[in-house]
Amino acid sequence: MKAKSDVLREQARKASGAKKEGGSGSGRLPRAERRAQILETASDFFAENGLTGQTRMLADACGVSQRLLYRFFPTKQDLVAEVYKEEILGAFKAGWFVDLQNRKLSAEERFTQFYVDYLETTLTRKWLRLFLYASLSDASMAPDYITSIVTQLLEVLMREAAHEIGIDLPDDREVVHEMAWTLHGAISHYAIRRHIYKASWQVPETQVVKMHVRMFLSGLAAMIEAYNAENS
Amino acid sequence: MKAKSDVLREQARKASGAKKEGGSGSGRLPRAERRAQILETASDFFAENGLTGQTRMLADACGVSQRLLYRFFPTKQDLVAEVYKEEILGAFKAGWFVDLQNRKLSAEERFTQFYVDYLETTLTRKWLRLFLYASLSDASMAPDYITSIVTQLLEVLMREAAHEIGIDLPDDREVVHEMAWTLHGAISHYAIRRHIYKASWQVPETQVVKMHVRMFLSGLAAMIEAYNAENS
DNA sequence: CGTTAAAGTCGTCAATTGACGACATAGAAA
DNA sequence: TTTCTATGTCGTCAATTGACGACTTTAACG
Repeated sequence: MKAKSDVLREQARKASGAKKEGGSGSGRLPRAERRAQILETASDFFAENGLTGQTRMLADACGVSQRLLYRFFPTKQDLVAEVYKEEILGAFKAGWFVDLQNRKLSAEERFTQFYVDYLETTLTRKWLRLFLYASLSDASMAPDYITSIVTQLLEVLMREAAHEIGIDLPDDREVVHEMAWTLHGAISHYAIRRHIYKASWQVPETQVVKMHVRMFLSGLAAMIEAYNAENS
Repeated sequence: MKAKSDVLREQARKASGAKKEGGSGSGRLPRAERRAQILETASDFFAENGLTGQTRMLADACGVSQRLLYRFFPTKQDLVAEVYKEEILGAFKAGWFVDLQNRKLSAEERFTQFYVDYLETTLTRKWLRLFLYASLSDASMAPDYITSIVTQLLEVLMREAAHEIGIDLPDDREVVHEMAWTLHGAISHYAIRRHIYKASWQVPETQVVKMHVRMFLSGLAAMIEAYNAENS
């Protein structure tokens, strides 16, 4: 009888390494390439198995001995941290900020285009799972960077929306951010529903994005006016 | 030098068991009570440490020997499943559906009251962490029950909102659900931000809920009309 | 062909971890 | 007080798991 872990490790190997040659890794590689290949495999592996996934299974998925991992990363933590840096922090496009402020297009068009792209590029199954696993493990790995980027995004969204509608924003930036989260949070949660909760999704993605954007742009004025009325 | 795990286990004991007597559990208990106490402690424990948290540390948190856990639950999986059933599935109030349909109050009042309560009762740190850990681990433990409840909730929300505004809902139920998620998802994501991402929150909770509800009620008509226009 | 540094593997260690048999003890009933 | 059963603990086993020293293999270079 095989040990349980051996079976699992073979599954891991088949699941990823079974493309080149007979089945093993892919011959001998120069240091940088092997490192890149390990990181790529590791990002998928940790996304699926959590940050507590075992090094032996990861090694099998890479088609490589477990010992080799430690030739590149001194500890498992270092490997995980590197995956996080590459996959999580590297998933934002600078161009988004430019396109979002291109007033030749309507805000609705810009927001829709942005969120369709954002869903495809960043709010993927892999990104979300890694981000959630990292957020749940107390060791909050550098969330400041993401916080900073998202905050910028929220402010751009609100500035552009307010300009289009022709209304002034409240002075309290925290309130402005919270208003933008009305849109950004709803779409983020849509992605979580699809990728993490495995909800069935019949309605096409583009249509969903359009719904959210239109709802936001139609309701924003009323929301701001209500806020101003209560804080005058 | 102490082993690393011993230090951690003592922390676990202090963190929860340090209320009665000198420090140990709480004397000998009848079977049902001990079982309940273990489940209560376990829900906090797994919420904080993930479903992979170790039985020895949990036992210390309970102020009880590790062996005793296996007198109540044949395997760790059974224990986790029981925690999930109690904490996740038991967090919904039937009264919500009644109150949400009480048309003596405005929809805005009802929705606001409901979501303030929902945030306090269900979307807690503990509930969210357990739910996310369970959702991430492939073993999707009976998500059907939750799906069913939330779907009912979405339909009530849309029915009441449409009645208040005086507008007909689209026939496609999937689309109607997706529209309701605009509100429900945004508030769920607000809870995730606060409890999981540890975002700073300056704006008081009630105000946030009011913002979301008002945004939803103000934008709903436009969203439905846009949908009808595109699908005629 | 021979040398040699880098790439890669084998085997193992110590700590961890789920599970459980054997034993101890409190407290209610006789 | 004695008995007896449910409550509870001790110690241990086998599998797992991060880490690493010692060793082998490949291929670029002279």
